This record gives sequence, C-alpha cells and structure tokens, in this order.
Amino acid sequence: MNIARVGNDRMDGAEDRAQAIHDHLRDAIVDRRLAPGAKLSESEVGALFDVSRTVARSALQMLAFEGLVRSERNRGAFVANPSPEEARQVFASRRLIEPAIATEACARVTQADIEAFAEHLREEARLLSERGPNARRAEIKASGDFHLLLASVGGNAILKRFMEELIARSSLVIALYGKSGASSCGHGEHEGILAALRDRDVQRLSGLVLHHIDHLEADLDLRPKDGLALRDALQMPG
Amino acid sequence: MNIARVGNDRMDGAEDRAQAIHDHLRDAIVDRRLAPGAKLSESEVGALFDVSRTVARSALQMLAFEGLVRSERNRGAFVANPSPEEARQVFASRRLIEPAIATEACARVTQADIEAFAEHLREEARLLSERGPNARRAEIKASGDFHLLLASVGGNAILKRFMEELIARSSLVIALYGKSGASSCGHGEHEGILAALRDRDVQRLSGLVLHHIDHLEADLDLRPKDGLALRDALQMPG
DNA sequence: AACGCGATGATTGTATGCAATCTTCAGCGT
DNA sequence: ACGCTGAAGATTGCATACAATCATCGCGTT
Repeated sequence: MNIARVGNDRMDGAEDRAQAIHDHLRDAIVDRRLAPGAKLSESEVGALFDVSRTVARSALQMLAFEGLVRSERNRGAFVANPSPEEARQVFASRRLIEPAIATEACARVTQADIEAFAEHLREEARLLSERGPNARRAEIKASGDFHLLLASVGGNAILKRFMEELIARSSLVIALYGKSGASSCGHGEHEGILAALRDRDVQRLSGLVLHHIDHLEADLDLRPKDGLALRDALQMPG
Repeated sequence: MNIARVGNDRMDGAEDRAQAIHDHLRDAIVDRRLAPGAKLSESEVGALFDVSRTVARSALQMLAFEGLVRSERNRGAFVANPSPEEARQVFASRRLIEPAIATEACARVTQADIEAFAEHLREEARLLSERGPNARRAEIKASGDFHLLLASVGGNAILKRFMEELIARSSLVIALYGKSGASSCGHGEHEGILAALRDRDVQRLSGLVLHHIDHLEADLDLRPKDGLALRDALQMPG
C-alpha cells in the first residue's frame, strides 16, 4: 500500500488541468495564503494559471463541492467563511470518524507505514524549528497531512475522502477562530499517536486521537464576533 | 425509458440548471432507471434536458464527485460500477456514521419530525403494497429517503451530506450485488427505528440502526463475479 | 487468416463570444 | 443631505466552435 504520497504530488502534465488548479487552490486555502472571504473570480484564476475561464470555473466548482469555496450566482466565488455552527459540526464529524479510522489503521498498519509516519514527524519537527511564514504554512499543511496519512492506512477510501474535506475545512476554521494561531501545539500529540499505533494499542490510540481533536477545538473561540457578523453576512473579504 | 421528464416541473428557472439536471440523474441512478455501467455522454444528456454540453458536463462533474459516475478522460462518463471492496467500504462507513446521527437525532427530534417520519412510513407502506416497476423504484428511493430524514433531524449538515452520498452509493451497490433485489425487507425495521426515536431510547435506536444496516449488507453477494470482472475492467455497459 | 496500420468518425477538452445579471455611481428630485 | 433612478462597467451563465484524443474499421502485408 502506497501511503507515502498522501496527495497527488505528480504535477499536471497530462493530468486534468482543472484538477491541478483545484489542488493548488486547495493548498493555498489550507495553509492560509488565501484568507477566508477572499474573492476568486473565474477570470483571475484563469489568468493566474494560464487557462480559460472554462477550466478555472471547473476547478472552482470542485472547491465549492468540498465546501471550501462558496459560489454565488452572478456574483462570484469566495473562500468559505464557516460559521461557528459549521465549525462545531466539522469537529463533531472528526470526533466521530477519526477514532474509527485510527482503530482500523491499528489493524492494518505495516512497518513501511510506521516508517512513513516517522519520516513525516521528522519533517513536522523540522518545520517547527524553522522560522518564517513559509515554514509556518508548510507546518499547517503537514499537520493536516498527518491525519490524512492515518486515513490512508485505515484503508477505507470513502472515509479518507471525507477526511480530506474535514481536514481542509478544519484549516479554515482554525484560521478564523483559532486563539493561539499556532496549530502546532498538536505536534507532540502526533508523536504519541504514532507510538500507540506502533504498539497497536487500539484503546490508547483511540483516546489519543479524540484528545487531540479536543485540544484543537479547545483552541477555538467560537463566540460570534459582533463586529464581524455583518461583514460576514455581506461576504466581504477580510 | 424517459429519464428526463422534459418540459415538466418547472426546471428551476431561477436556480442552477446544472444542479437540476444533477438531481434528475441522481434520482434516475438511485432508483435504477439508469443501470450501473450505463454511458452518459455529454451530448446525450444535454439533448435530453435541452441544454448545451457545458451545462450537462457540469452536472456530470457533480455526479463524478459524489462517486455516482466515473468519468474517463476523452472517453466519457459512466454510471459507477462499485467493486465489492467499495461496497464493503460504503457499508462500513454507514455503520460508523448512522448510529451517531441517530443518537444525535434522539436528542433533537421534535413532534413535527415524528409526524414527518410517520407520514413517510405511510408512503413507504403504500408503495410496498402497489405493483409495477414504478412503485418499486419509488419504494427504493423512499427507503433511502428515510435515512436522509434521520440525518436531517440529526442536525449536522456535514454528516448529512456524507449520508446523501452513502445512500446513493448504497443504491448502486444493492442494484449490483443484491440477492433478493427487494430492498424493501427493511421497511418493518424502519417502523422499529421510528418507535425507538419516539421513545428517545438511544441504546435501542442505535442498535436497531446498526442491525438494519447489517441486514442490508447481509442481502448482498459480494463474491467477485467471474465473467464480469473483465467487462468491469473494460468498463462496458450492462 | 492473422496482424499491423492508417483513415475516419465519435466524443471529450478547451477557448471564446454573447447574453443575463449584479454592482456601482453619477445625476436628479425632494 | 438623502433617496431614487438608470446607465455603465464588471462578472458570471451559457452556447458554440474548434482542437485533441480515442475507438472503429477497412486494407494491405505476411
């Protein structure tokens, strides 16, 4: 089982160009180069990637399906601005799905998987020690990829796709409502999760995963922000 | 067979036409007017619904995203032909998600919800007593809608969307691998589920839901069909 | 007869043009 | 000053044209 490649690292080439653009934009949203509320016009995206509006439109439609982009008729597409309620639902869904994935992963994990995890954690640690916004962005993405790696090992392609969506939306939520801003606080917990996985200790693993999600959610301030409610309602960029 | 009842129920002049076509095709797939493997060419779909290929293509892309349609570059789109492994994953996902939804629904259900369920069950019973393929189709769809109703009451929009996808794919799986063909065997179980929901008996409800899914899956014959393997690999229609 | 191979038709991939709709803002009246 | 109105500009919605790619089939060679 090839879990080393969580995302399709293979660049466009002969592949679907709309898919490639979708992946680029998704990454940009996930590691917060694109802020919630930012406008993504078809012409602009098309010009940026040197394709026609047709292809750009297709990519935006995919993002809209995942809930990363909200598109309004005759108005345009905007990076999603999840409400506190949506944020709660994202984490409720993760609390439901991730422990199950972890449990399944426990039964299926191979030595090669363990090593891929270890390598991934080394990368996370390296990014954590680096300075600069680029390292921060890479760290955010890597943190999410850890969970996707787990989903890969779990072996259920459907749940893995659900997780991809949930991870992406989590990034948005954390960007909007995170108190500490650093989602990195969870890195140590990733280590613990890997250890439990290596020991195939289902109970401990499940508990750690749940705890990890709780910690992520505990870092959020989901109180409705007074001044921003109107701006959110009007869908203005940040 | 008339998939698109053209010139009919006001094809949403204001709303998105691609979405309307998506919904029609989805229904057609779910209640098996469109068999797994059937080809859906852009021109054909466009002609059927009297729109350009652009719009038809958009609808097909949505279906591909949900896993109901598999589209291959330069070849076309086909109604999905889920493998036994995919079938198992669909039901594994449902076993994970539906009890959680039901539990949440227990806490949130209102009297109006109960009555909506009761009405729905009466409709299911009526369809069950009727004869003819149309009634069968409607029954299949109604059976799935019961679960979506539960997801609505559950109140988590994300999980509800996941369920929509899982229900649709379940229909495909049952069409392909169902032994009895009648997914109706579960109607009585729906009654039991509603009763437990009315009593707000979380334990019983959860158990009944799980049992129900088990029964659905038990009706499947997931052994790989020898002669069809090649045809599946070559993606030939029916 | 079997195989390779190129012409041909069918289908999707993409770009572009026009129509429809929304936003903005200047101009006018109250 | 405020609000209304309507014209101009910007953006999406959709259809169509053309290019690229794939499947099919006939034909010639072995």
